[in-house]
Amino acid sequence: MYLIMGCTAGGKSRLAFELAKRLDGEIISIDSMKVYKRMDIGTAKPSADKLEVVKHHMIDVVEPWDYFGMGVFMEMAEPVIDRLRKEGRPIIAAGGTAMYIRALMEGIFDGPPTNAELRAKLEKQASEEGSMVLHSRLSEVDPEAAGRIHSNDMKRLVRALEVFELTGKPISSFQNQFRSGNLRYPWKLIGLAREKDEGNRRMNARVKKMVADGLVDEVRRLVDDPRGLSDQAAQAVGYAEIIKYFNGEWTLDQAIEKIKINTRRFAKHQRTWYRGFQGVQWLDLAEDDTAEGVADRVMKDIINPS
RNA sequence: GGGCGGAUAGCUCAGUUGGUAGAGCGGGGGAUUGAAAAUCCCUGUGUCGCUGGUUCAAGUCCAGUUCUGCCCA
Repeated sequence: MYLIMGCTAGGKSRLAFELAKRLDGEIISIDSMKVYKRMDIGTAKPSADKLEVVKHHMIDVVEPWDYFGMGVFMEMAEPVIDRLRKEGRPIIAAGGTAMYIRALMEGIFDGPPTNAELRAKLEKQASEEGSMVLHSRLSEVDPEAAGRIHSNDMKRLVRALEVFELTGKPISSFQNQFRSGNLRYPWKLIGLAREKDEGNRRMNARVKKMVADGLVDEVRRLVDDPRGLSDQAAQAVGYAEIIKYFNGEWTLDQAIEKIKINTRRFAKHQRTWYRGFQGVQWLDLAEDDTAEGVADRVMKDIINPS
């Protein structure tokens, strides 16, 4: 079982593909946006012929208007992992959604899933009375979580209160998986690292290519569908900005520039997450490294280190 | 050539009646347990265009000068 992580546009998918071919394995995508059907260009999904050659899981599994989150991801991914392990097939998990990576590594707590009505109620209250109200309520029922969650961090306050209201127990009493240091499966963790300037060049080139490949038309098609996009899908880098262009908030050039900036931020965010992961074997990649070459290195140094 | 306005942080700009500068954006760092490509936190010394002058004290007033925008010839 191999788990490949790294910054966006760093070559994870291509390496996963090469390794899967060599090992005759299957790929599990760890990506919160590639799960959506018809969001292909902006999420840098593997090409249709690559999807033909190697079995990929967790790609195109929900509709763009569907809710998707970490809980759904784990519900769908864990049975696949269990089945492949039983069959003795190599698993190559690869992707850039760090929270899902952490979940695959250490598991998630056995607690209640999201509850839309409850969230709406809490959000409404927060917008009317301020997030401080939520924070002070959390302080009463779960001082530990309140100490960790900033009073402005609405999303975490809402989830913490949601768990409390649904179970009567503080979220901090559930949250014991992450940072446990125990891998749920015997993953070999592989990281792809690149120098920052080189990474930025690749990201800019990728954005340029996405636009040339028809990103704007792809987003147009998605928003033209009466069923629209779920909140999660509409947040994706490359989609959120083009939607603002459609709404007249930005010019196309501004939107494209914002996509580049937000891609860089995404990568920065990923770097911060990865720094906290233990036991990752990092490979420094250079501009002229090919996926085949990197796969050879991984086979020789990590998979079969004689 | 004449008139008016700009010139201050990488960018866009604030800077009150003179007391050696501050916002947004970008950049950097961090948190992160069912929204996570989300959300949140921390982080601002820069020849105040240049040269003189007035003043205890000038981004701020005065003179000159350079560049720049607009208007008039």
